[in-house]
Amino acid sequence: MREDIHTTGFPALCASCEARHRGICGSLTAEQLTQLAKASSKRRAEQGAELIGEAENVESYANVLSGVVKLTKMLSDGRQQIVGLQFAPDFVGRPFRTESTLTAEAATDVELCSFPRAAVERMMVAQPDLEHRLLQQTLKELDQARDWMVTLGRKTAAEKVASFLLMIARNIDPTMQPGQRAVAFDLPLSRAEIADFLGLTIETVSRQFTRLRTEGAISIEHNRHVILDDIRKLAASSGD
Amino acid sequence: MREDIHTTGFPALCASCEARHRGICGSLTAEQLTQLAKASSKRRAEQGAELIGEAENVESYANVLSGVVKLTKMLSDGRQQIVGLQFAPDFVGRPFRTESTLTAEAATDVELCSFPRAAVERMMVAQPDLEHRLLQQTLKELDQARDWMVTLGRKTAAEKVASFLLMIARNIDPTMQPGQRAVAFDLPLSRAEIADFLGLTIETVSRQFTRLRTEGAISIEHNRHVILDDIRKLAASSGD
DNA sequence: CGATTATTTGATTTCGGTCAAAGTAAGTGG
DNA sequence: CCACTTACTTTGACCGAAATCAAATAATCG
Repeated sequence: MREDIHTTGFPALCASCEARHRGICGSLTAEQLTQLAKASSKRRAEQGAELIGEAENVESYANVLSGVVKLTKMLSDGRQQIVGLQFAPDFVGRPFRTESTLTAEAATDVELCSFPRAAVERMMVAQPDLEHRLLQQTLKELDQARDWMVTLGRKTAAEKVASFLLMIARNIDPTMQPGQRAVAFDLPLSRAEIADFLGLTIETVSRQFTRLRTEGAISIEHNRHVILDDIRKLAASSGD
Repeated sequence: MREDIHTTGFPALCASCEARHRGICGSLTAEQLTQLAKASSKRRAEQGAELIGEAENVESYANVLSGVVKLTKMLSDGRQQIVGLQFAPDFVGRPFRTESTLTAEAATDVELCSFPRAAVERMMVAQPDLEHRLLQQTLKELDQARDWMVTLGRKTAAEKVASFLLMIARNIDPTMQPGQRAVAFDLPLSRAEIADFLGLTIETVSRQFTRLRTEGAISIEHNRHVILDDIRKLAASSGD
């Protein structure tokens, strides 16, 4: 076996993985990646599957390879709030805590690359750069959470829905600009989930969609497929 | 000079500092602490002073030594939302970003231990444990932000105010339990700030305080001084 | 003590919630 | 392929919690 296979090659599992570049695995050497890959497994979960339950013991972490994972919290009487959406190549899991403080659920069908908790924690000690990536990811999530706090606390229903559509669209196409032509995508969430994300009811979300449709800002096909026809108008009515 | 002064002694500045134990400085060796202390300075800021402005260049980080720092975000039309409160010995600053995405302001008179950005970043490379502490702090803030998203999105005005009082009280006395006797403290925020924290108006906050007072759950003296007379009742009406 | 600012209280309005029903899409099995 | 079920979404009528508008009262400070 040639030497450079050891140093430059990396596991087949990782070859086409986004996390290898933009995610936390980018901090690992080929050797470390090989080691981690040995303990990790690619798995699928279908829409609605619960990945981690609130107050459950966490025994593994995962990277999202495709699809969307929603993070939710629930009050004792059943009121629910989505507190985060994880897209590829985001990391899912709460380091340094055995017990989860939220529920992670597959919002769409998802592919995950799952690692045992112990393997990640071992590697974190050996490779400070991994912890650095994790810090970057956590800071990104904190920024997003704080942006969303403004939306939840201070925006009207109309602004919340517009902000939501723009946020999803920006995740599909990060280069999206106010002036550009229409952007189309499938919503990863049902109306009920959008309501739980925005702190609204299903009915209010639906009415706001109808209003945006009437005003020509968006079109909707088959409930889930949305076309943002007028991104500028949408941005103007998003509040910030 | 004796050898053990180098290894066990630490700067006078740090002697009584909480951050030395519970904050990020706990990750540093006596030598590193001495080095960082050389570049850092203890400073005061009085109530209302802006510590970092939104979109401003960040040239320093700081530990809160006493008092409360509020982190706010503002929409273009002036609506404001408080997205975080930092108590001693919390760290204030957004690593790896030169531009701040929020405003940090002294909610009360505060004492800060301020370090130049470059010094912290240099030390972060040399001492992975510092980055570890920073990750812990960031994860704590993320957990808090997500808890607060539930409050903002799904709780009623009454529940929001009760949750706020309990959150502040728990910061004064972390051991606080539902059954215990009254807890008293000075609110670090005005009614207007509490409203900006809870996504409410001043009037609604005031009315909820009045209601809690009428029900015997709390007493208020001189506007700012609050006594939680019935913590159990307060907890029961906080929603979670 | 007067002036200024913060807080409370009251009257009224409004946005979003609730309750109810109708419409739509997607799947299932005959 | 089509009736039938089931789940999701939209629409309508009405209600209520919190916002807004407007004073009055209390606290703070020079």
